[in-house]
Amino acid sequence: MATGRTHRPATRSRGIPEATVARLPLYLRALTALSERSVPTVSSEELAAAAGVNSAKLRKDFSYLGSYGTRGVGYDVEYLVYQISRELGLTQDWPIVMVGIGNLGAALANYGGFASRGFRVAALIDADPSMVGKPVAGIPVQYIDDLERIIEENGVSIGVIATPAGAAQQVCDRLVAAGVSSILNFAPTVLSVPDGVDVRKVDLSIELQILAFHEQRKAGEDGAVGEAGLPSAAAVRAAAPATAPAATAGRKGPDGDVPAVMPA
Amino acid sequence: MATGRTHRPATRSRGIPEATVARLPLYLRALTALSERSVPTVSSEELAAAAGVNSAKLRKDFSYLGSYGTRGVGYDVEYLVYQISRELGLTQDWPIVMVGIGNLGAALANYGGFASRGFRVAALIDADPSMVGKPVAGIPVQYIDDLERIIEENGVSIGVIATPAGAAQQVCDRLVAAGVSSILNFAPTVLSVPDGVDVRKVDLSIELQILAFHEQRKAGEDGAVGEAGLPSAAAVRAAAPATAPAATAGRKGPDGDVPAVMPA
DNA sequence: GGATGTGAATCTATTCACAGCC
DNA sequence: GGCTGTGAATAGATTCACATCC
Repeated sequence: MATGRTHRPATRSRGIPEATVARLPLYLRALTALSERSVPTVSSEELAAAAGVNSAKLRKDFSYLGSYGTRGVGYDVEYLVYQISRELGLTQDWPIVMVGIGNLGAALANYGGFASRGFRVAALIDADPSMVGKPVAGIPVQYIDDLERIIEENGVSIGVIATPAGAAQQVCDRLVAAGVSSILNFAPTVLSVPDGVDVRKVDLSIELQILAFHEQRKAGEDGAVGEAGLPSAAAVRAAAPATAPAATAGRKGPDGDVPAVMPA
Repeated sequence: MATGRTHRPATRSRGIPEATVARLPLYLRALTALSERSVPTVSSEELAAAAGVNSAKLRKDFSYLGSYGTRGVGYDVEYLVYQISRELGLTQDWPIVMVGIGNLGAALANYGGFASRGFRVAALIDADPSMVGKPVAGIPVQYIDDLERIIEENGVSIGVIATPAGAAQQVCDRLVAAGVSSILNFAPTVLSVPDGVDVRKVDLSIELQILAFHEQRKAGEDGAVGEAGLPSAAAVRAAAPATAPAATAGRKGPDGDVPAVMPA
């Protein structure tokens, strides 16, 4: 789900597969929970269950980091927490800026999980002058004109974009020009960035659409919902309107004369 | 990034690869934009650029849906919009419930992108009695006790969880028991669900951690940031503190005696 | 005995490159 | 000539199964 231009595995990085990297935070969270309960060691089986993956995958993932377990015993929780934190770069402090302090931006700023792991909200930035100075999550909002200065002064290399779609690319360009090289984009837009800049995107509407796809499948298969599939009340209900293709229902755009042809 | 139990491709579904499904919403968005500008046809090259993928991938993706293009010409925009909408199940209306109307939940409820494509917020639900009745995004919040009734009455099969982590599994269980079979989870927790239920998760902190991993790599590689990599100001700055591993900085949990060993 | 670590096998996804059609 | 559609080739991720070590 990472977007942006390809992001080369950096010349000869000790190539940890992207899929593995994406799971490390999951392991870390599970390990942190164990650590807080003072659990000293954990097996791949247990940890995998806590992280919601299977144990073979977890062991393979860890094998890319090195041999941090003990055969016949398992993994030392504290040790692994540290190793994964270090691998992810969380042993250092990452100042971030968030641009676009509307509903979503404000919610994100208030979201504790942000600050909890090495990330520090260095500044909140908005283009609306009436927002400027207002504290959100205890941090006063600053004006967009100061973006470059703020990034420079705080040594920010990670930016979060929570602006409306229309403003996102422009904000992105300014962030990149000012030295930001990793961007988390909440605006429903494809950002184009130069090589060397990473973009990840989070898109609520896309996630829902993917769910709808599978949901439709479940309903469409009627009785035959794979195996052990719930013929859930909701699925059965959903099956009904499946024959009423009101072409692009609910979209605002032009949807008048849409062809109603069968698929190949 | 889909989680939850495996979700079998449903017996003999006209197997569209998961990776393709995940890109369909992207194509749809790009196409909708073209449609609004009344662009009649588009080539794979152009559309791919707009969606941020390469054209070979796009053509392959479309080939799973059928042959909807015209050689030498391209794709008919309106036609494709309809075909993809239908494939994703967006030609029907999906009532959703959102549970947990805190900062994030309220922001999501207000987020236009939700309602814009076949999704309709049927109800907002919270466990805080003082929230009940308050309108959020024009919809009065309802009490958690009514969850089952609300789902039943509205024929809801998709639920959004935006509660604190501690409450998420419990809410999830109730949603599933009431007939919901697709869940979008914003709580930073692994949800366990029975077979046949799909869970997708969106985790802000995980996305940042993945960015931090790559960011660290860029900084660590010093001059050799792959090729064409910006030796950006921020990257150079970030390189400095890389030698100060203050073990799990900023974490709230126990982080006293963390081993400081080199990796294998 | 018990659990890790890892080659080999499998499955999935991406990319290539070109035949086929407009 | 231009662009789609798709087999074949390649790359990447997951799973299997077992040798290895505590």
